[in-house]
Amino acid sequence: MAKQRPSELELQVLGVLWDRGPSTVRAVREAMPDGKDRAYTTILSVMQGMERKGLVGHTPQRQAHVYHATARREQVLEPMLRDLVRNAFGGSAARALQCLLGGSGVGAGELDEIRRVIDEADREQTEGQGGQP
Amino acid sequence: MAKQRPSELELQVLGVLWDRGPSTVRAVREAMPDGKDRAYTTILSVMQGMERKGLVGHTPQRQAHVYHATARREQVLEPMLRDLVRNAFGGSAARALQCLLGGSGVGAGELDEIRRVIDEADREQTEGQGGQP
DNA sequence: CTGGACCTACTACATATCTAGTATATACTA
DNA sequence: TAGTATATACTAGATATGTAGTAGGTCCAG
Repeated sequence: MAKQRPSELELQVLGVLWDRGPSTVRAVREAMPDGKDRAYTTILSVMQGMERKGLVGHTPQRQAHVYHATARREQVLEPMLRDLVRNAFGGSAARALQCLLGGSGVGAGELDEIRRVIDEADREQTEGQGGQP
Repeated sequence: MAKQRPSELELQVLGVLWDRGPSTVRAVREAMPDGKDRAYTTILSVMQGMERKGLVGHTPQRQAHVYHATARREQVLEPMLRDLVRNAFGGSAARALQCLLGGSGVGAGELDEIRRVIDEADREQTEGQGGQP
């Protein structure tokens, strides 16, 4: 049953599903984050493959099947990021963050939000020190 | 000349080269971040392909060729992370960070370092507000 | 009830990725 | 210098990925 790792394209499909909730193939096709225009059947094929892999499921509807992601964002991306940090950043999350912030246009608002995330992680870290399972 | 995107395996090779500096095929093979054991010629083939793509270069040495990355870590990874954030995290760097911290065993030391990175980004952000080119 | 619009299932195929073998050159060792 | 260890170049093939076409079903407008 081990959920397989999504490819680039599959990740985009999941991204759409996570952002907008259960969607039809058509809706996904139109919302692909890279603007690239692909044939309808291309997206359909990919999503059918994803279903075989267990990445998505679907419910037959009147008009068209409605697909949904079977795992939450973090469940899929945490392992991927963990590997990325290990493989490409020599295991340093700080270095990864630096890359994440650098270059990409992170606005001031985002930075505040990011700081909030850090604070939260810090709190959990400190609590964890006490160590309840 | 447009440097192509490295694959998973290629990224690992680059990771080794960035972490340890110019290295032989043998050295890379032994330092691959995922512990997986591969034939010597497997790594060799991959690195030869990377040279064709312009991801690495090499200097013939007495014993064995010494390979080096042709681009710095950030040059390769920033675009990759930018795409990842857009494609999988709905464009939210904060969400990506949350994933980065969650699950992966980020120690307290790392957290401090991370905070330092954030502060720096903040400083640059604020300075940028004033707006010297 | 018929023609178009739209949907899914299935098939096909080019390219990339990962893997490793074979052949051959080179260098150190005894 | 003969033999072994090690390196590279080249080749090969299995699997994954991205792409799209064709066939056939369903539903609604006229």
